[in-house]
Amino acid sequence: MSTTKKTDPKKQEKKAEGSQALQAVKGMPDILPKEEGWWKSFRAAGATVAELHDFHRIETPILEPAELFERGVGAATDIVEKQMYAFRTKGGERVALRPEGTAAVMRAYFEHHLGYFASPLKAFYEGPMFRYERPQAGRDRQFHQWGFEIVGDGDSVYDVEVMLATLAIFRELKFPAFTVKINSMGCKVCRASYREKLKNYYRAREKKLCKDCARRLDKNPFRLLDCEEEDCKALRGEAPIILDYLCQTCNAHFKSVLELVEENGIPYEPDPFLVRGLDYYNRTVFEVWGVGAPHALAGGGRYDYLGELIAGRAVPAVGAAIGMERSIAFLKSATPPVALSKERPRVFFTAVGDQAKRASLKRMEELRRAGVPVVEALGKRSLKGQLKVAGKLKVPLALIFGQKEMFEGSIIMRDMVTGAQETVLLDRLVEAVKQDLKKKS
RNA sequence: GUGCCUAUGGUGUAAUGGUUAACACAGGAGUUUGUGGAACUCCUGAUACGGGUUCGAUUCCCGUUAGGCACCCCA
Repeated sequence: MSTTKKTDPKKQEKKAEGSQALQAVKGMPDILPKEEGWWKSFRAAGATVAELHDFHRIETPILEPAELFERGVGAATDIVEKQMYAFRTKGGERVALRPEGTAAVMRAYFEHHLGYFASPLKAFYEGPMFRYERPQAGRDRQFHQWGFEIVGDGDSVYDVEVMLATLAIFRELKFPAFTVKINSMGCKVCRASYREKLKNYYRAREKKLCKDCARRLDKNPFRLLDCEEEDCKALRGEAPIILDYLCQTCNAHFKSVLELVEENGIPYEPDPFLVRGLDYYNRTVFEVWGVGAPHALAGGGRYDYLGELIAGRAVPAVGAAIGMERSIAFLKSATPPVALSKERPRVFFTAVGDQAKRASLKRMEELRRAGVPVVEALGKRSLKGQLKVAGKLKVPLALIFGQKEMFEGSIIMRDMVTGAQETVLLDRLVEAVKQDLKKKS
């Protein structure tokens, strides 16, 4: 029996309140204010790229019919089978938190006849996705993706356009180094025949396979290609690769994609073992890897069959999604750290004395209405304390408003770098501040 | 979902089966009445949660929770 513990007044107090501290749901992290800069930069880069490439925002709900993903992504895929947040609503509908964005875009495409408005449709989306997995670095249960989709055209130029848009975001963010892994998964016809070839190859060598591979040989033979076990790796060397089994049209498409990739100076490496975990992909598949990053930062490919799966109508389409958390983590880990766009200069407002403090809200509001970001620490009594905060925040210009100034109808402008001060009339404040900040930016 | 590892103030670390759990940074107050960055003083603040072993647990054991790593999978 722990007597000290139970008589500890502090602990008893905590217990008495009966409030167990609540935590965020596992794998669903808070994104805190200190992260704002990174996310802002990412979104700004995305918006710029979207505009330059003529992609337009589409926002679909976080909740969709569970069936959308079962049909689209594939009921047998891990994403749907094991990782999907699916549940029934009070009304009995089976819905799911979206595990990815593409299927919903296609759903909207059919539902709103978006094909009539543009051919092809070029859309982008951004938002949280949900997968029930064991959290790990770079893998959360709620995470954010930025995606580009081009729906309605099967031309290989669009495969590459999607890659270019994706990479443009990375370039805009000044990513240190990245490379694109590319492969083709063929079409229904040639993929199926390759699958058989692959199965036959491995079945003949089944005894040498690791336990996992033996198990997934029938269900998902493509996966054997990226097994890390030594024996399996050795077998891979002799294994048939899909490129040798592509049908003529798939082969021509792939060749064309590679040529365009080359011509556009995209850093790439063909990877015959690249396979994607979603059923709807065909032909081009690719992943963007930050050099030295532990995971792919973005992934995508062509999905000409998705329309058929969810709406019974084949519409060629291609897309990619960027993992935002992963990309931001990679940016942070880059050495030297990537400098992001700097904030526009702000002004720090200090007030001394109750009357001045009361009057200062109005003054700050004037500045803000004129488009000047204003920072303050009015909760602190002393001017010293307030200026200390200004210094810490590296605000270039401080305003000092005390009793004296209030009665004079003036205010002091202090340059926080040089320490130079000048007194201006309140009537001229907005103008003077704007002018000064302009000089400083 | 499986296996392994981890858990001390806001952050980064220290220590111990036994007085009051230490240090740095951050935060707060102050060092002449209205002027930041330095220095100094003081203050706030922690053994994740729940059990067990023990005279005594922050330390040892178990469970839970969270995080990390690998698998699985993927952005």
